[in-house]
Order: sequence, then structure tokens, then C-alpha cells
Amino acid sequence: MRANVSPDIFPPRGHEAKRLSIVDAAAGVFCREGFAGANIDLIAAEAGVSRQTVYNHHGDKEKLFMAVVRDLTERCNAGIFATIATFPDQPGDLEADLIGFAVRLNQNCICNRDGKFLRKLIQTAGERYPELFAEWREQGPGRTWPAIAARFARLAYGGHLTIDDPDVAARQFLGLVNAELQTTFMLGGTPREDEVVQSATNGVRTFLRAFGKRPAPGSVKKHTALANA
Amino acid sequence: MRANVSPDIFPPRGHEAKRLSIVDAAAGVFCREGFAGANIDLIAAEAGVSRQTVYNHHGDKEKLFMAVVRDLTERCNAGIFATIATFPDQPGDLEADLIGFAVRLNQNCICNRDGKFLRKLIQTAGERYPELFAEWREQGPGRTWPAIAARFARLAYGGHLTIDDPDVAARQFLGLVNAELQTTFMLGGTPREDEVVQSATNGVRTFLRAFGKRPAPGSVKKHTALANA
DNA sequence: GACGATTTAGACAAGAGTGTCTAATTTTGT
DNA sequence: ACAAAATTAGACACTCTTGTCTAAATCGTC
Repeated sequence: MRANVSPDIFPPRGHEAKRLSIVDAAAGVFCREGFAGANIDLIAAEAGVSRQTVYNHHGDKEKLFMAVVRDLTERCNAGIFATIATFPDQPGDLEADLIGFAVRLNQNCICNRDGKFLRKLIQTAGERYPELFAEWREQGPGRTWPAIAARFARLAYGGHLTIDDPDVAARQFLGLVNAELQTTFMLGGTPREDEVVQSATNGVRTFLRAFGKRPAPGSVKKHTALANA
Repeated sequence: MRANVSPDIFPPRGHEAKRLSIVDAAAGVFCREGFAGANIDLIAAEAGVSRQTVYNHHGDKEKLFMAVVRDLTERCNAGIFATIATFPDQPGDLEADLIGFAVRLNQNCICNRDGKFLRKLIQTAGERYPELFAEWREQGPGRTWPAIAARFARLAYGGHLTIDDPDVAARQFLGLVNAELQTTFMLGGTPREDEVVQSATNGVRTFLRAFGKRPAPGSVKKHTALANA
């Protein structure tokens, strides 16, 4: 008799569960409607909670917004570092390993719910809360990019790549691997898995043409199939 | 005695001038505040026009928003095609010429006022008005990307590059050239000129490492200075 | 200089949203 | 089972915004 808002909403049990549920619902609503358009009543309804509870937990709309951004940043960072830990330090098949890494990074950190929401909040509210997003910039790209750069530096040191500046190479790796997803990202969409794989494959191939050890002529790789989908 | 809103606002003269002024002001306010947060009174004030005039010209808020997106898309497209016309078809110094092209594209089409605003409106409202931005996608990337790809195809045909798929290469070119500007774009900022030049330089170098004819060993280019700034 | 069209300032009704308050109910820990 | 804490529904004042309306002022044009 309860789920009068949406079939799959059960009132969350416990104080902390409610807090979580509110932040999650708020993230969705802020993204869809923007800060000004977000409606506290709607957030409460989507969280399966009364409006007063929202105010009890978070004070007011602006504090709630801050809490959302902090939570998302934290979760996304955790995901990114977990994925960086899977970077291929001793690659068997360098191309395949880097493609796998790129796909994992995209699917687990950038295209998932949290990543999508955080990106959108940054895009829409970056100018309104400069301090808040300066913090994000330090905690996010400021920490993850160097971490990725360090992994590329190690690959170069191990003789698998020829890189001048690992920081530049890391940024270019990300740029290449997402090159075909830009429009979808801009519109707030979620690319299909095959699009992610496609973009990663093409990106890594080009990356290796620029930075890879050249294979002896004639030893051409044989996974060209994917590229023509 | 007029400029009571901002020193540099003179009431625009003439019907069409007012329309223009309203759309421009609206673009700025919609970007800063989002659709819901945008205030018609504020738009009118920034346009140097009375509120009633805004309604006379555009009907209501939603129609005004549509007009803004259409105007921006049109202007940006014009700029992009004008810049594509300067693509180096018969390059003297390929690296320098491509860097120049990339910088022009960024400065005149992507980092300027219109480009910045359009990008932000797409990001924030892409999901709310799917039909409107489907139109943008066709008219924008749908027409400009193939045009750029065609230019790269010609360079390849002329023997200046080695490219499998010109469409992929074009997207990767843009990804590389903007690789170092992503964070700034996300936050809605405008990169400084030297950042644009830096990113373009690094991007084009990598692009040519991947797709360029290899120079005979020993004939190394000598503009490495910029890359270490 | 005069006429018609446009623009302006201001008032206005209607609606929506925020944040507070209260009294009743439910949950949690013991 | 009991007491304390948390949650709920609903009403409420207050503010802000949209879109309309009117009468006066201004502009462009002949």
C-alpha cells in the first residue's frame, strides 16, 4: 500500500539509508531540472521520504546541492582509482590491454550513473560555485590525471612506449579514447557498450601509432574486425 | 541618463536590433542561470529593453529559449565553415599549418562567446528538448565533422598523411587538439590563448606521429620550446 | 510636423516553491 | 514493552515569477 509514487520506491529504512536515498534522488533531479528548477517536494517523493526529512538532514537547498556534489566526487574518485589499479603495468598484448583499461574506465567511472551526474552538475553549476568546483578540480582531475600519467611513465620506462611528457600523453590518451563519444556526452546521453569499445579501440590504435614501439614490418595485428562495425 | 542597469547598455535602436539584443542577453542569462532560473525581467534589463518587448518579440519563455538555440547554432555553424575554408590543403609546413588551423577553430568557433554559450545550452538542456538538439546534432557535428574529414582525406590523397578512416581521424584530431582544455570546458571557462596554442601544438604533434609521413631520421623539427612551457 | 506603430513603466492576478511549524505517528534501541 | 528519537502529513506565510493589461511616451517615416 505504500509505493504511491513509483512502483519501485520503498521507504528506505534507517537514518543513514534515508540520507543516501535523498542524495541519490537529489542528484537525479538536480541534473534533470537544474538547480533553480529542482523541486524539493519532487526530490523527497523520489527519495521515498517526506519533505521535512530532507530539511532535517540537509538544512536547505543549497547545502543539499553541495552534499550531492561532494558525495558524487568522492564516489567517482574511488571508482577511478580502483580502475587505475587495473592499469596494465606488465602488458602481454599492449593494444588489447590498453583497450580493456580504457573500456573499464569509461564503463565504470564515466558512463555510469555517478559519473554522468557529476559531469552534468559540473557543467551546469561550475560557474555558480567556483570554490566548490575548484575543490573538485583538485580532488578529481588534479589527482587522477597524474596517477594515470605515472602509469604511462612506467610503461615508457619499461620500454613499452616512447613518451616525452607522460602528463601530455595521459591527457591525449583520454582525449583519443573518448573522441567518438563527445557528442553523446555533450547531450547528456549514455553511449552503448559497443560505441565505447569502438572508440577505445580506434583511440588506442592511434595512440600506439604515435607512442608505441613500432612492430617489425609485416607483423600486423589481426583484430581489425571491430573497427568497421 | 539612461544606462541605469550597466554603463555600456544603450537601448538598442530599431526593431531588429532589439530582437538581436534580446536573444544575446537571453543567451547569457540562460547559460548562467539555467532555463528555470532565468528571469525574464533580468533578460529584459540586460537587453536594455522593457519586459513587454520581450514578450512582443518572442511570445513566451520557451519560445525565446528555442530562438536562442537556433540563432547560436546558425552563427556557430557559419563560423565553423568559414574556418574550415582555411584548412591547409596545400601545406607548406604541415605541422605549423595544422596547428594554425586548430587554433583558429578553437578561438573563432569553440572558445568565443557563441560557442561557449551553445555548448552550455546543449549540455544543460539536451535532455529536456530532444527534438531541438537532434536538429542541432544534424546541423552541427553532422555537417561539420564530415567536412573536416573530407579535408583530411584530401591531405591523405595528396600524400601528406597516412589515414585509414578519415572520419575517425577527424574526430581524433579534434580530441587531441582539445585534450588539454577538457577541464576548462567542463567548468564553462575560457582557456587563455597560450593554453589553446599549447594544446593544439601537442595535439598536432601526436597526430602527426600517428598519421604523418615519417621524416627521414635526423631531420627533427626545432620548435620544441613551446611544449615545455 | 504629424501620424501610426512600437515601446515603456507599472500594476495586476494566478501559480509555484521555499522553509517553518505543529501534532500525530512510526521506528529504534534497550 | 517502553522511552527517546526520527519521521510524517499538512497547513502556513512569504517570496518570486510568469504572462497580461493599460495608458503614456517614444520612434520611424512620410
